[in-house]
Amino acid sequence: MSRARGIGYRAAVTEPGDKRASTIHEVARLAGVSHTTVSRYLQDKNALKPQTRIKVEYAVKALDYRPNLVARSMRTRRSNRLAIVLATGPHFPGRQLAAASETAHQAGYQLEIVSVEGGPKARAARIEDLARSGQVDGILAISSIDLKTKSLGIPLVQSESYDERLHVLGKLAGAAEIAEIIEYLCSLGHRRFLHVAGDQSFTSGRNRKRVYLETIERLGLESVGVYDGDWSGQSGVDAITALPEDCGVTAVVAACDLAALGVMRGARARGWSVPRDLSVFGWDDDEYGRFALPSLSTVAVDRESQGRDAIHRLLAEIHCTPAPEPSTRTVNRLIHRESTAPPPLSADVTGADGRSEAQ
Amino acid sequence: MSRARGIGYRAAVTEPGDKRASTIHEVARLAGVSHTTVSRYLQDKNALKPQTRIKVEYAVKALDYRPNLVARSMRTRRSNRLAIVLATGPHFPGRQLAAASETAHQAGYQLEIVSVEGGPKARAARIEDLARSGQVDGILAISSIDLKTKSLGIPLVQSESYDERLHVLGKLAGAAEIAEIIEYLCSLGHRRFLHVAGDQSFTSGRNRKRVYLETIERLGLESVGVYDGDWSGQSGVDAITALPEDCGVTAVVAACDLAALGVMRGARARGWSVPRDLSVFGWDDDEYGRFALPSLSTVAVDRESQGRDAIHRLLAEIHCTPAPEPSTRTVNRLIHRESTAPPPLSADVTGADGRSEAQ
DNA sequence: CCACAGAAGTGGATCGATCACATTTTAATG
DNA sequence: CATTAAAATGTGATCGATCCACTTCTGTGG
Repeated sequence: MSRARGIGYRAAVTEPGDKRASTIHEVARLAGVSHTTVSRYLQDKNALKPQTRIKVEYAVKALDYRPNLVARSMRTRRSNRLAIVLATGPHFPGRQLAAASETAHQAGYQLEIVSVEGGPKARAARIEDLARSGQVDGILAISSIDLKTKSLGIPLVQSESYDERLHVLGKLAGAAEIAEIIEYLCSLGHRRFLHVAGDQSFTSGRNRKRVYLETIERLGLESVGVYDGDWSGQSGVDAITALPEDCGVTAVVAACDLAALGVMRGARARGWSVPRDLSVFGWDDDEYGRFALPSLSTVAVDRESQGRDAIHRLLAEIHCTPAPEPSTRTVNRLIHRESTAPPPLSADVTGADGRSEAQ
Repeated sequence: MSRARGIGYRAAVTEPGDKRASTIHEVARLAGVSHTTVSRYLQDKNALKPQTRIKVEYAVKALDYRPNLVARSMRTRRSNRLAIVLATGPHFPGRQLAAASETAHQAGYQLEIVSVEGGPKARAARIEDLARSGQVDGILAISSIDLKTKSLGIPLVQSESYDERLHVLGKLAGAAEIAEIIEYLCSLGHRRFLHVAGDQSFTSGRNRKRVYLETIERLGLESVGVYDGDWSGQSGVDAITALPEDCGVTAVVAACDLAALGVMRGARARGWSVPRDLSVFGWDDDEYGRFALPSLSTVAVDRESQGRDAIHRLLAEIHCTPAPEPSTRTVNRLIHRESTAPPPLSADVTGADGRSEAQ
């Protein structure tokens, strides 16, 4: 043992990392078996006679052998690796990725995150390269991509926190909670609303806007319009700044927490108090929302489920099994905090037909 | 649901382009040259006679050929890929990664992000596997790792936003701005301070705490103590809640923006107004800080430089060139917003020796 | 003791690229 | 036009694993 250590130490000092990794043949020679036997050992340790297995086991340990995965995947045409391609940007879906990574890991896959600068066509190009390179067994694409080719040779799942994944969940397209929010605010007495929308190039941004408009219509409420934002805090500020003084809005539904925070700041600048004069709802349950003043009502998103579901769908495609049903449908839920309250009494007067409906 | 299933099935099974990806030999045959010539074309298009080049070019295009990178890297023992290993957790350094990815890209490398659940030894194990697998040319490790082996066979750079990278920058270890903050607050008239520290298992958390204590001492100021937090918003709330009523603290230096936000919330709960009664400084320049009420004074961190520098250092190791000097030293800067102001006059009275110093 | 089935082990082909070296073609020169 | 160096191209080996088709063990029943 001390000898092995000494050798290792010297190798590290005199020739740092110059020692080539040992191959399956060297293991075989040391164990006194053929390379095929070692290969069998690697794939199924029980396929060998116990006596043989011990010899191989010893040699593997003595040489600190690790299979060259490049060589392996060249022969097997499988890499046991998945890639997830996403756009660079301010929103890094860390929790989804952590869950995705763990899920992949449990299934014996490594998850590789590839972030691509550039637009949909840059991502598409990267995806095509990746698919044909033989380096991954499947690809998960977040954000929209602009693919020309139909067949990549490996499964591609377009699944995302913001996009198509939600589309399969039903008509409300992952924005169902917007309806809940409005119904809740309505039950508090609010009648005039404003929506600060997210980037309309995101499906989720479009969906939330659509559901907002539908729900306002369905419940016979009023909307002073939709401010087309870009998920930023500034868009929230701007949305409020742009309102006329006598607009009568008492509740704002923002597409995300950051925009909601901007709305609260914009309101303060105009001398409107949240929630006394204006109720604000966000979406994301980002941690800072709990500590904002006032704390932010929001929609808690089960990011872990999103990540898990995405990987499960990709694995299903790879193994040609039917897609599992996603679990996220039930988990998003409203969180009520300080930023929402009943509207001021004066608002009912200002709001059209406020009185009669109050009956 | 049935639709989703159908799509998945079709994509995986009855894939239209059932053909296997074309190889260099097929390209060669179509172009009427040898496979070596095609290989040459791939490496340097100008090494060929124009006439030949055109033939190969045509064949490549016709077959939509893309080299099998697995086979290539098997022969060359290079993958042109870098891995960055980080711990799963709430802090996902998205902007650093984006910059790192772009930098790697420009140097002809792909950057692969590997997030590992588990502690330092789990990460170390993953790093060893990765290094020996032949799949990457170099590894960047974020967060602390617990490596036994000295020699991995490929370069490893332990560079991080939170840790050792900053250590090479000098004695102040990347927390120099803490001194600046305190000096600034001192110049406004503050004399009694509180530090809400970050997780002490992070080098940056330890450094900020150390520099805080050193600076308080050096300037002859007072500290009511250090609250050992964990980067969370709640730790900020708790730090304030734990203060005695008559502590006389007028300025809080938090280790991160989220904790600072918690401090502001905790102050509000006790009826202290920020910044009138209490000044608060954060660190990170997270976007929500700009929209908080009051907006948060903080330290802007050049995350892009951090990412770039890390990759540059790794590339230098790989190419055996001297390490470039990092550029981040000068870029972190203080951002003054609404959460800092001179202390209330009463504070000077409450503070020990306040009167005599006021003269 | 032999035949024989099934398990265990072996040698060599193979994946798709690059590389070293051999060979052919081209261009320059006297 | 012959000579020759340089440039362009071709041939076959190679990387390190798995897989295929054999061969060699091992144990059992007649």
